Amino acid sequence: MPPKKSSLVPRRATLRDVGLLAKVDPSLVSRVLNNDPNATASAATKSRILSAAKKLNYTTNFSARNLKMAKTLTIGLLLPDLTNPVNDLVAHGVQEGAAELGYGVVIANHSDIGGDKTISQMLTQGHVDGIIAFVHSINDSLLENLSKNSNGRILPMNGKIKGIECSVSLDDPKAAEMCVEHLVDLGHKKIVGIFGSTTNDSPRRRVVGFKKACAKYNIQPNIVFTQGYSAHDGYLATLEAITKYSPTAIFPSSNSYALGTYRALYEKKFRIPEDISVITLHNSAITEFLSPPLTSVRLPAEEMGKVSAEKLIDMLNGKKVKHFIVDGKPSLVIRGSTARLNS
Amino acid sequence: MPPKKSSLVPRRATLRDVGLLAKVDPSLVSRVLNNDPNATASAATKSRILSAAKKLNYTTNFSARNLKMAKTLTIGLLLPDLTNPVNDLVAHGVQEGAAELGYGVVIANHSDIGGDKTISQMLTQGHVDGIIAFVHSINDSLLENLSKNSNGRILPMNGKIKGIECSVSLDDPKAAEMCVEHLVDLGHKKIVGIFGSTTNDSPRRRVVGFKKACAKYNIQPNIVFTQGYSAHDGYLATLEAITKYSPTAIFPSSNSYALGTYRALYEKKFRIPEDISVITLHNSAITEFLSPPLTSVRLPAEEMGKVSAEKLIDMLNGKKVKHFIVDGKPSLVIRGSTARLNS
DNA sequence: CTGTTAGCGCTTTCAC
DNA sequence: GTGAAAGCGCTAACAG
Repeated sequence: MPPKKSSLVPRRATLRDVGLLAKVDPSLVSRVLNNDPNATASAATKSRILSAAKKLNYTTNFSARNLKMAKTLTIGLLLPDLTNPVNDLVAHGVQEGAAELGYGVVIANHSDIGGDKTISQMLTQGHVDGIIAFVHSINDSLLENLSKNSNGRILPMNGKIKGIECSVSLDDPKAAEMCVEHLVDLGHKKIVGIFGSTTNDSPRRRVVGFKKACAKYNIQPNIVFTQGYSAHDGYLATLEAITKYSPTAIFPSSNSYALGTYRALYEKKFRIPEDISVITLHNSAITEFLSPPLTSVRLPAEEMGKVSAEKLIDMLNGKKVKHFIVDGKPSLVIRGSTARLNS
Repeated sequence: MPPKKSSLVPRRATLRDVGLLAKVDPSLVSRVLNNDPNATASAATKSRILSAAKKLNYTTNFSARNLKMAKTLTIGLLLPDLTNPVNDLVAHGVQEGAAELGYGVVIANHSDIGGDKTISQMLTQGHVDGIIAFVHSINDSLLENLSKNSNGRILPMNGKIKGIECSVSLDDPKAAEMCVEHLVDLGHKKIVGIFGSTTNDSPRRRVVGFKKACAKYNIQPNIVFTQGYSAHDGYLATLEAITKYSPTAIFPSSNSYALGTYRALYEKKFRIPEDISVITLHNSAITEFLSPPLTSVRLPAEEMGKVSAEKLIDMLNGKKVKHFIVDGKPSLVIRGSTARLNS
């Protein structure tokens, strides 16, 4: 009895197995299965190969292929958290863009146990060819170093990162302007904006738009800054906003902040929109379902994901990519949280 | 001049490069870097190797290692969508459980463009060793087949899947019971529950708990079923619930449904909790920030993630895993959406 | 049209 | 304590 590698699990079929069954060389199997344009197998051979592969349930061993080709055809999407409803849109876009170019996508999240380790490993250990990183903070030395050490296989999304010369963002300034304009149209003059730390790119740009619009309409650009990005941060900021400025309208600059704003206003017994109007940035699953439904300025988040995938893959193919703003104008979605000021 | 493989990108250092620099064989480098207990390199050699590796910025090429070892030390987490706030908890748990056992985690989502393709590829092409699948539907032939063809490397989570003999779930029946009990304690008798399709395991078990509690307290087990899992589905179901049953309390059995319930109640001018009490299952980021804050029964979602990771890795190591309910009792988190019935 | 050959980077048994 | 050798499964250049 010949020595046999006994095993309970049937070993996965390899090209060699398929070749044996189809009575051809493994290399020919490879060419046929991959539709190699240089290979012209006879119709008969081809169908023998195909049916053998099917019979054996053959699937490519990507570890082997990746080793050979030195690429994985997979990109990583690094998200700060999974709760933000905008992430879902972004992820969709990334997946769509990647799929069209033959790439797969895996998602990891920043904030997690070993998240940092996970993400850098994805890249340095060859699980993915490149990474789209939803920007958390403009000072991200991990990503900066990773970018340097990986010959620029990192694409910051939704903002810039210091030391990385490419990014894909949205027209945040314009969107913030539009929020103010809508409020002004309704007669509001006492508006306060709630923004994240301006050491981060996207909040910084939102502030720019906010101030610009305030200047244009000659109203006071009241701002409450907060460090974090959670609903709780928005809650605290709103409390500060109402005691400090007695506004008739509040502009929490993210969905999460808006959640906190609703909570604070509810607690303090302000009615929306009768007593205070509220408007936010980004139209997502949640804006529609708050009570009252939240007026927002829609930004092309899904498009940003898609463009990012395309740009990253361009980069992997050696093209130079610079900072880029996704076009596709922001649009106002009026719902129940904003109303004309009764004066 | 010797022929030189010119390239703009500096090739990543390999074990051979490190060996060359440290003047040792690559195999020794491998043993040292991996802390192989069978290898005893002299202190001097070891430090030469370590510093050479550091100098060359060596990182393991996982494609090569995976090919050699026939495993990836990575598991996949398949999520139906990214919007559900419970997912974030689950993902955390999975990551934690996996990390403790030396595994990494990648996330993919079901519902996406090519999502099915992505997920099966992750497994069949050797990107991950196994998959934790958040159950979408009890009839999931894709996963069922994948499980069969992969020798059982799929672990359904949050419910069972027909044809797969293992799973990790929560104590949904108990949690549903507790929701009813809380309502009954407050004097409510006209309660209606909103549930997803009972062809799916987790809704089915929630219904069981709901009916059991209703029977116990001798109240009518009014139920509105809905097919989908979105806030919009919850919205429609709530509309139906109020016209059909004129309830004093509603029990939307998921966070998403609850969002829809709030919306419907707002539209129809019912005040929460003055006119109608609302309670839901799962305590998440969002329950706390609705207006009013939503009373819920907390379920150990994060724990479920962690246990799932551990169980899946057990399976990969050849252990048999059966259907399992995460213990850790559900607990009532009383907030502002439930109130004593004024009769 | 098809086969031969070599080698991607790694781990592991077996020598010395 | 260290090196030599083999081979995981794949692709690609070259032969025939």
